[in-house]
Amino acid sequence: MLARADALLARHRGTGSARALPAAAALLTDAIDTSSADIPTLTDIAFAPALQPVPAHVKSAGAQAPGETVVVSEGRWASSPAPEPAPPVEVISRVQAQNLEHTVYLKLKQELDERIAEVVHERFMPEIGVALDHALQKVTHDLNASVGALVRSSIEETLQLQIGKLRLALEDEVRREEAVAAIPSAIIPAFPAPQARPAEMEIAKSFEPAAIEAHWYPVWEESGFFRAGLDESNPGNHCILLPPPNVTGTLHMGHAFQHTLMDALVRYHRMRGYNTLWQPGTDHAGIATQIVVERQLEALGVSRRDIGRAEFEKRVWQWKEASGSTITRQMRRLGASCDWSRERFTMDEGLSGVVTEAFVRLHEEGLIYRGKRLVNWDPVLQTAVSDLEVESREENSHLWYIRYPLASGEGHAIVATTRPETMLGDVAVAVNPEDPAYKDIVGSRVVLPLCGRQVPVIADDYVDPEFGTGCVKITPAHDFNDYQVGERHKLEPINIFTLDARINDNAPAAYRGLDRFEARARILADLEEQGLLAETKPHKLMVPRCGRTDAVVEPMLTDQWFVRMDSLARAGLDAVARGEVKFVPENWTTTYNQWLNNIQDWCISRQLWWGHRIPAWYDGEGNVYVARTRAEAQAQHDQALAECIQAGESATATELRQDDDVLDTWFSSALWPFSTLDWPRDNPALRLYLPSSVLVTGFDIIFFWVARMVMMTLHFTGKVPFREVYVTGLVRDAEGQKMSKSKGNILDPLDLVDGVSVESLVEKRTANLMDPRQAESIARTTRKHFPEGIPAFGTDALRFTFASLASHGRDIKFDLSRCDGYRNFCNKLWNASRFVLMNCAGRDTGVDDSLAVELSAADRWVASRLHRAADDARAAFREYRFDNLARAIYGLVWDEYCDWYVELAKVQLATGSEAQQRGTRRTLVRVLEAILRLTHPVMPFITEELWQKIAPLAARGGPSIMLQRYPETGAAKIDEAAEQEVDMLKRLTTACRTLRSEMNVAPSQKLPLLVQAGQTQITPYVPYLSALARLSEVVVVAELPVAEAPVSIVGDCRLMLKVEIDVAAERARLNKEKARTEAEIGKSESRLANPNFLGKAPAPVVLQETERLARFRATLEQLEQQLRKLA
RNA sequence: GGGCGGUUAACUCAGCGGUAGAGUGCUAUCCUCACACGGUAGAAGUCACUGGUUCGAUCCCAGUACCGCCCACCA
Repeated sequence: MLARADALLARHRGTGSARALPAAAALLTDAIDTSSADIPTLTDIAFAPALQPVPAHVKSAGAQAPGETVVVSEGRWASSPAPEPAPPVEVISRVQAQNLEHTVYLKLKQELDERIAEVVHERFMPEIGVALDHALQKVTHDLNASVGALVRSSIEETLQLQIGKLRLALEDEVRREEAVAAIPSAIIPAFPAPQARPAEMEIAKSFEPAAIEAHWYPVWEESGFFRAGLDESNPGNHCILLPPPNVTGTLHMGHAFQHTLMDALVRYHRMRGYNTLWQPGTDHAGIATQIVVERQLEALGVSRRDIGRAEFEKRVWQWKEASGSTITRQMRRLGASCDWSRERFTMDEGLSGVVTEAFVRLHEEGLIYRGKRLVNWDPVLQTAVSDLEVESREENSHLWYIRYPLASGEGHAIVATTRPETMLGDVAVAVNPEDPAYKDIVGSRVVLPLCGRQVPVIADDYVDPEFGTGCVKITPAHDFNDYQVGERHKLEPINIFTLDARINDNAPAAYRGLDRFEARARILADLEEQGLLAETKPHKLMVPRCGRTDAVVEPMLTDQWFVRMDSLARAGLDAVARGEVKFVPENWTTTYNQWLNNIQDWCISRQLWWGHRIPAWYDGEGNVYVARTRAEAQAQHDQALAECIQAGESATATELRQDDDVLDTWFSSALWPFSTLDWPRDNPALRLYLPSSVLVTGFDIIFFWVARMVMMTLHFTGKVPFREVYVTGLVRDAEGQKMSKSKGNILDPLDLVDGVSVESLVEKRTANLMDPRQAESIARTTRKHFPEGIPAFGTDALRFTFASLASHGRDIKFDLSRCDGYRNFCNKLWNASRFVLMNCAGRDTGVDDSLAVELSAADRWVASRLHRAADDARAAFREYRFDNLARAIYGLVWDEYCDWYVELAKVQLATGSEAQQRGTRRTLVRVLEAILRLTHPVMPFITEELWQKIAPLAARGGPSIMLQRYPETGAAKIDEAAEQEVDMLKRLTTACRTLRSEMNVAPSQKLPLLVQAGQTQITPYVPYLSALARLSEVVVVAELPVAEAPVSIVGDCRLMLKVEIDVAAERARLNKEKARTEAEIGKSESRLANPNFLGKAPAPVVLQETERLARFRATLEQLEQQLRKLA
């Protein structure tokens, strides 16, 4: 039993390996199932005869918070789960029989609490039971007074707590077990169990992404392809910091979008041979995470204060362990090529060390200070929050006009206020010095209603005579503006609120203990009754609420830690002004500058339990010692003490107590660019990857994070954290609404990858709503928008969609139909590859250079187009224009390679010479192979799968496409002549097809074509034209016959399709064409007739216009000729 | 109050001084041996409005209207 217990304890201390969990959990369950018989009752314990001495470590349990579960094992402390014991009714009654004095009772209670907690685990640790017995025995022996009903309830309370905690522990255990069971292995936790992939060379008729994704990601990761490049001789390096998501969070559309872009950038630079690092990690997200865990506790009827700080922290860590990998698993599903071996967590030992180091240094430099200031206070969480975490919303309220009688007894001043309850803390009434209405009363005193205090009437510019009555009450302790007025006039603030925003003892007795909202109602009623409420007007005002809890934020005078911002902000502004950090799009620079120019000191302390504890210690006299460790603080204290004694002052040594507060989450985030690179230790990664290349993020955290990283990184390392900041738009729903849980319009990116039924979608959207009443309407709109649920698009299609939507300076309305289109695109690429494999696998693809290869204009054309696309792609990456990247790829693959080249290649393969066929296969294969490399950064999975099959045909190959070079650009490969030739062919083909279509010729019917060519050499086009336009023959004639057949004009060629026509219809068609041409001619002529145009427009523009006119005129003539023939 | 965006085809968006483009949708037609998640052809726009600059404005400038966001905030 002991061994089992130790195993459990070891795990709870975090020393057990993840793999050991299921086994240990099984042990626990086992123990619970079978061992209820050997759980001792309290009776057994309290009156057991054992009399062994209490071990020293058991005594120290008194330092634990009441109700803390404590287990002793080998001198170490750890909380532990255990089953629920039966309530010890007999014990209570027997103890009750005793008589006990109050102080003694307290001592007993405390000890009992501890003992009861221990007893619960007694079956693991018999010796504890023994120690406990002894303690109880001793207590019983010492006491001869009885314990009253108080004791009974106290014991019951303790037991309840214990029971609650045990239930928690058990549930947690089960959850963890499930979570672990769901993870097949540590390295590939992200994908469903791999399905069988199609065998080599066999290729499915359509693209099925799931198996391919599940296969390739683990291969890449296990092969170490994501690892940071650390070659210091490599001149190129590219680093992206992952904005660390909340460790307990899940991936949302915004993440998926940004991660897609980051991954594309990293893969692109990796393929270009750069040293690359995509630094992943997660954030402990202080408030957010604490709230989640508190809610869990709440559901079980326990508060964090009940279980104590240490236990609470442990629970958060457990929650982190259990859910912390969710988001990284999801990232893997999206193909993120982060260097997972470098994954960091802001509360890691290393990063925590950096946090302490940074804090201490800033403090030493005088940039961190502690002081009593008015801060934004969340009375629900009971912590300070920073300005940025406060979100103001307009709400309907009232403006109340209150009479303040003059102390002289004659008349009164009327103040207008939106917060009457704060009047209890008024210290003055203020008017504008220029306001004639109040000139006389400045300097006199008024009587504060309900309080009876007299306060002065002061004059201050802050008061706007036009608003309200032009007379303002001044409450420095509860309003930021009033605080400043108070400082100017040396008025002592009167705080009237407790930390949970109830009226405190500084206020008249009648209001004490009232909640601020109750107090408002009571005060208004009382004022009304006394005839002091002059007027009530409806009024809209901005109510500040906490971004996390939605509680109305209260300005509160408290002791807090601050970072002095002026010098840091100036450095941050300078770095951007010098261009060391660039924003893309540029206009975000303005936002950044504006914020830094108006910045206030940053309140970094939070009265929370989850976060980096502030490295400051206090002695008994309240002196503060900021130090890296307790020992260092102790040394400072000792020295100060010695100095005092030396100076002949009296001083006593006291035990140091660490500051209870933790740091704002964003403090550690601000250090992310160098803390993740193991600063301050010099190492290759730090040398190579600071500054990083680009930060990809949304504008919403420019203030929270971007600006602070710039300031901190500059301060500590002298370098900027990143050279560019690419600010993406926000992903919104199809109606342009921000996606949020409460709106019920969230989409899980993985649902787009895997597909989801409408039922599960509704379930997901309506689960755990803050306001369950919304469930019905959310369900309704969801069913309306997704009547069929969402089909599986696959990761590549989703990524391509994100890329195509990533234009600059615009939010993204996420439109599912785009996914549809790009899923189809994947299929197109897949089938083009299938075609190439069918025609080239096992055939001569021109790998052997000694054999003759003949390349047609079509072959040269497609190669030329490929190089243009590669140019465009590189430009797109350079400018972060992923939409352009997507367009370039899409157009190349679909419009050029598939629609034209593959069709032309079919002709060449069917009719060409051996050398031509060889050239065709070579081109088919090589261009496709390059297309795959070109596309890989955006669509990693499908390109890898296809490349593995295609590359060998192009005499390439390797373990992965991601290690191949990105296609090179090269003006040499641009072939203008071939492009013109194919362009002509395309126009001829389209003209024929249009004629066919307009004449309603069945696709299966082949027709002869007569061509009257001008200068154009038509012969080379004939085979292609015949196939593409389904012609039975092409006859070149000197003059088209006078026949009743449709004619089309392309350049200097006239095409006649030999088909019987309706003369009237054909005339109508030609007339329509003629009208269009004449309109163009008209526009062109008037332009060219304008002397100003001829005189001022640049020559090439004039030339272009002249040529255009000539072309139209030629066409017009042909059309007229044809019309005459039909006459 | 200060600042930043947006307004282009039915929808979602590119273009940003010189012939209005894409995807989706729509119409017609075709299961032609890579692909019906497809082929072919087609219809569809006074580029919000008003002025200005210019030989020329969807594009530049100014203003108006509407939509959206950020910051600050008058009690």
